Amino acid sequence: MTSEQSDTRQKILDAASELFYQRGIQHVGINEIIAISGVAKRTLYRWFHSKDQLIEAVMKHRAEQWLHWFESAVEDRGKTPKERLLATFDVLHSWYADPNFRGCPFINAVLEIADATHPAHHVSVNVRDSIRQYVMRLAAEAGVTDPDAFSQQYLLLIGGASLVATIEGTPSGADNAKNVLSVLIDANYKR
Amino acid sequence: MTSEQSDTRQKILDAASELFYQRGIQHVGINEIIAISGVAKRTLYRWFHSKDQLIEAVMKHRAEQWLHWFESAVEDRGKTPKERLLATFDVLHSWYADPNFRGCPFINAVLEIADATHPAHHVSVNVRDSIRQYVMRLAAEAGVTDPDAFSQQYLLLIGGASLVATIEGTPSGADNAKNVLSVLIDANYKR
DNA sequence: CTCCATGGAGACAAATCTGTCTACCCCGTA
DNA sequence: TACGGGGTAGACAGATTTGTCTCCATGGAG
Repeated sequence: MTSEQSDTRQKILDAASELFYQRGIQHVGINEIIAISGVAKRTLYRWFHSKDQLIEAVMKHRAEQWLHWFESAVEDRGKTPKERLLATFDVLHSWYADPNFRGCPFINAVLEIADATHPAHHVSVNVRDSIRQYVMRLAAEAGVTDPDAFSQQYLLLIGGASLVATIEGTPSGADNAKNVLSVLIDANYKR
Repeated sequence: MTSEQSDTRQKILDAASELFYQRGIQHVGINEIIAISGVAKRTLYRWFHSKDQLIEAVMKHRAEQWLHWFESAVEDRGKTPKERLLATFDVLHSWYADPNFRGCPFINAVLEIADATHPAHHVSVNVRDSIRQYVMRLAAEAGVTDPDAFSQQYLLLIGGASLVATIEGTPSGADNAKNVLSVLIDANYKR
């Protein structure tokens, strides 16, 4: 896994990433990607054997980026574990409110590609699991009684909030989720 | 709005509905729909001007069916409003556990069709609103302090549970959602 | 100087897919 | 009996998409 990837490869990845996200993976053709990235079709196919492989690479790249962004944004906003748990939905709120927000790319990918065996599906499952483990760790540090169950409840909230943002087009789901979360945390202390 | 629709039209609608759901709207061609429904292409286009119009009709039909099924299943399982609120997630659990379950068709439609102006998008928004109003009514009857806020929190849970069922492939999200819901109901009484 | 890997430009094959059009059939009814 | 609405069958136009292939340019290594 050479960390020193080609510049051309990166240009393709960036263009594809942006196009896939803004307009939907299925609705973006190879021709468009090469037009935006300013790369020849022959070149694209030298780096990626097929569109599916390109999709996979884009999603893996996005997953790394996103998780890093999310966790560091959360750590900037909260000091104690409990603060950080609640801050996650402030971070998400700002994401949902961004004018370029077009839904959670990982949820989008799963539902846009019906096939559950597609590599992009696994990437999304992994992202969800990474989030769950991160939350579980915070919950354990915060002294929540059952961090595992708590983290699964958390996944409901983040999924629900993302869906509201995508379908209704409003970040308000994040606020509601934050309220529910604080109720859940309280309920898991005094028991 | 003649309720006495043609038999042929209904056959097309049924075949399209099933195919769209099982394999994804975008991945089903007109030719497949006419093959399954045993109808000539000319006939399909006499009843539906375009594929988009067929999609719209299918989604509207599914929305009616689903809401009716959901509400009556809930009313079968619970007597009091509070019981019914909790029973919603038992009903959803049985839905998610069905071997033919392929995700919530309304969420699928929105994310599969990137275009937010597509009629199918509106259908999905309407379904969510119908659910919200139904829950809000139950919550009011159950004596919850703020039924409106409660119903929005509920939407998070049902969305989250559906997502878990679709992505992870397990109905367990419904159980977690039910637990969260009961915590929420309690929190909204004593305040 | 000569390879050869990397890249650009774009024609082209092959497969889809939507929607139209022709030609014909059946059946109830005026 | 003649007509017209609804139906079947399927060829076909037109557009689009992925992936291959040819031809050419450049620039660094041996």
